[in-house]
Amino acid sequence: MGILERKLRQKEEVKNDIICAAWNMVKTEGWQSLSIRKIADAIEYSVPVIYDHFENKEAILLEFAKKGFKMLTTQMLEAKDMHVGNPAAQIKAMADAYWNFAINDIEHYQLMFGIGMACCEIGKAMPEQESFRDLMMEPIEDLIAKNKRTDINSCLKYHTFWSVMHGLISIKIVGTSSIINDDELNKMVLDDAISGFIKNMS
Amino acid sequence: MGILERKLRQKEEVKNDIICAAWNMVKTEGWQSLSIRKIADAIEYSVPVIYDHFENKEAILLEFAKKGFKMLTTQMLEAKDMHVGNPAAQIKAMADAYWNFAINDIEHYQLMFGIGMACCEIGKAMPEQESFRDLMMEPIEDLIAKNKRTDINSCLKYHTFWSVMHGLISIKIVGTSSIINDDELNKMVLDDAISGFIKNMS
DNA sequence: TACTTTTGCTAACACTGTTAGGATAAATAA
DNA sequence: TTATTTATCCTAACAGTGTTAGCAAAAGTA
Repeated sequence: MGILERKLRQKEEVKNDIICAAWNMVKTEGWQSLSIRKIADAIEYSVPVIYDHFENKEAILLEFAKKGFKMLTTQMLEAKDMHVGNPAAQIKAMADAYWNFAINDIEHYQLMFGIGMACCEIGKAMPEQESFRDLMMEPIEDLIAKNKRTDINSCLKYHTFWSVMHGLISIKIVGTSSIINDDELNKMVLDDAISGFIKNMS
Repeated sequence: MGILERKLRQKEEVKNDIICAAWNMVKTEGWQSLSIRKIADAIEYSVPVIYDHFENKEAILLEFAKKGFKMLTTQMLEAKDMHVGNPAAQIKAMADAYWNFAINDIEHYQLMFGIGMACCEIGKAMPEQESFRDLMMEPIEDLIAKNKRTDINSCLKYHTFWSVMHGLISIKIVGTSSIINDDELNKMVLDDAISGFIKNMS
């Protein structure tokens, strides 16, 4: 009896509709104006149906946050794989990938790190965040090993790297001033910071 | 007739009560649970009275954001004045001041840069923000001049500095993981990043 | 056909920011 | 002192928000 399977498939479809509707709203109107009632309207179901698929609103946000971390990790892994054996180039490429992800997918990035919005407890998205850290730490450790700099703490360097990246992006996202939104300058800052970061490890 | 003056004074007192009540709530329960109704309850007035003193909720937030920028600027100016003639030491001291302000006054910092909350349009707090930039740019320009590095763009370096600082802090504030909240490591990252930043300008 | 389960709705609860309109108190004018 | 105006302040509502209890109808099973 494939009835059960059809039902499961249909249920999954509704869940997918919820996610799609939510994402469309976020993309056009921002996280601020995402509401359960509007989602229900968009999928042409009543409000409680949404609670059959998600425990609460936060669970919907968490879904997007997890997806965001996966996308970021994938894109950074791609960048890394293009420069095997050259950790410095890997770091540079991964910084660019990070930057591009954040700029092209501001809504995901905003949610993942709670920029200008009440974010879900991103601690719950931790597994995804950890794989990002592991990925980023590898070329840093490689570079340290390559330069025989046993005095350098890789964990510390990873945090520094992340801080520059995240600071630059979140200032850009939250800021409205013309200076801050000069993407050419921002790219220069990024390049300068990362090249300085690499130089300090050689 | 001092009646008018007394009335103005009393009105100012109520406004002050609103600010105090709001701040107490934020300090004990966070920005998330600050509401007009709770403020009204705390000051023992009805809700609309608050709208006699503030146009809306955002105006209350803006008040705190401005105050935050003033406090930050004051504390950084103090740090700067303790190392006149030594731009590198000034930068280091100002970084520490920035860090200390953010850590001891998380609520102000959160609001000023919209970390984990829907912030007011901080563009409106711009005058206060500009004086912060001017203050921070001076020692950077001094250091560049001192080291005769005419190839270095001070504006770019200022952004780099700010990005590291802000990134480090906002990751710490939004994060819940144990690693991220290891203040000793964070301080090490800060020191390392700033010393690298200074080294790159010599 | 009768019973059970699933599905999805209406309507409510407890909140939020914001405002219209009226009542009371205070200051001024007759 | 009384009447009138003005400032003060509150009640009650509007339009939202997330969330859930409870019921009606549809679908599947005995």
